[in-house]
Amino acid sequence: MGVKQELLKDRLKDQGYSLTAPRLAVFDALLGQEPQSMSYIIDKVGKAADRASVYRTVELYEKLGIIKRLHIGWKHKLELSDVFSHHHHHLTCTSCGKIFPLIENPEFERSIKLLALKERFLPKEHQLEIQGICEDCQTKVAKKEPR
Amino acid sequence: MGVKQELLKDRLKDQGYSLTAPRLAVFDALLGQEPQSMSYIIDKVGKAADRASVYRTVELYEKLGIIKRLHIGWKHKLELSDVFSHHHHHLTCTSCGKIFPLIENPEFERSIKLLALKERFLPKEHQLEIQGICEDCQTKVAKKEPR
DNA sequence: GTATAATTGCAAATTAGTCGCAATTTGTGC
DNA sequence: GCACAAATTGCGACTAATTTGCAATTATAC
Repeated sequence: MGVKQELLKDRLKDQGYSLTAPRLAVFDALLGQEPQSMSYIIDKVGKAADRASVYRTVELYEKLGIIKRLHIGWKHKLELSDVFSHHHHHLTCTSCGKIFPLIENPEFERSIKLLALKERFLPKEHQLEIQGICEDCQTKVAKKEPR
Repeated sequence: MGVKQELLKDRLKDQGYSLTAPRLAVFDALLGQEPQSMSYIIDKVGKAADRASVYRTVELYEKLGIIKRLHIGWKHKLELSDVFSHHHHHLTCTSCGKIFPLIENPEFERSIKLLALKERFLPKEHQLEIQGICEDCQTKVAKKEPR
């Protein structure tokens, strides 16, 4: 079991949950870099976890802050939270569909929090999604209709 | 017909679409301040528009930039776009569930665009969602488990 | 090991969203 | 206003997504 899986186990233990095979399978399915859809995870875990268990696990993981639910285009996707990767935002290319991470910028993060506080709102989490055209697609003379 | 409905009609006409009763009903259902879910709209329009027509109208409106699709929590919600209101972001209270608009801040908007450009990404649209605790819930001595 | 509680798989149920097509409505030119 | 063509709608059937109850299985504590 890798280092991240140990971290996951501890995280679950701390809150009174155990790391079972289905839960591990869901976690492993998210280890890649890109956020993934529910159907991808269900497919990826195969018979290691039932569809219903995947849903239940995702719900639990979200509650425990192990994963984050994003909204790319029309449907939601899931990715490991900052504990397992790094806090970041997303650039989605509307031409090719690729998702690029936007690395953390401390100053920017601060200004987001300040904006909320100015409204007397106590910020806990936030997500920023930017849609546009990635570098590759900009050069590929944008003849095609953006999807 | 109000001023906003006239604006809607022109917008549709310009693109070769007509303002029909079902389309008007969907628009009116979104005139309030809060973003609304699909099921809310379907319910609100009642027999003024069929479920399928609501979906079709929402799809059209989105294509024409009349409405925006947001993602609050698990499901998407819809609200009129900047033409009918103002560009803004959202503060979602995880305690009471209310959604508050975060009014536009030109400097902040600029810095979002710069962040993307720095990655050689050409930004077109963006959404920022912040979750946290609203003013009311902060005072109501947060004894309750946040939802 | 055994008892107890947590977790799972399965299947059925609900909810969300899509599609084809005939009926209705709208826009256009008289 | 009237007739025709094009756009739009409602209906019903359908697929996909998500949830739920419950009995069977697995993990944890003693």
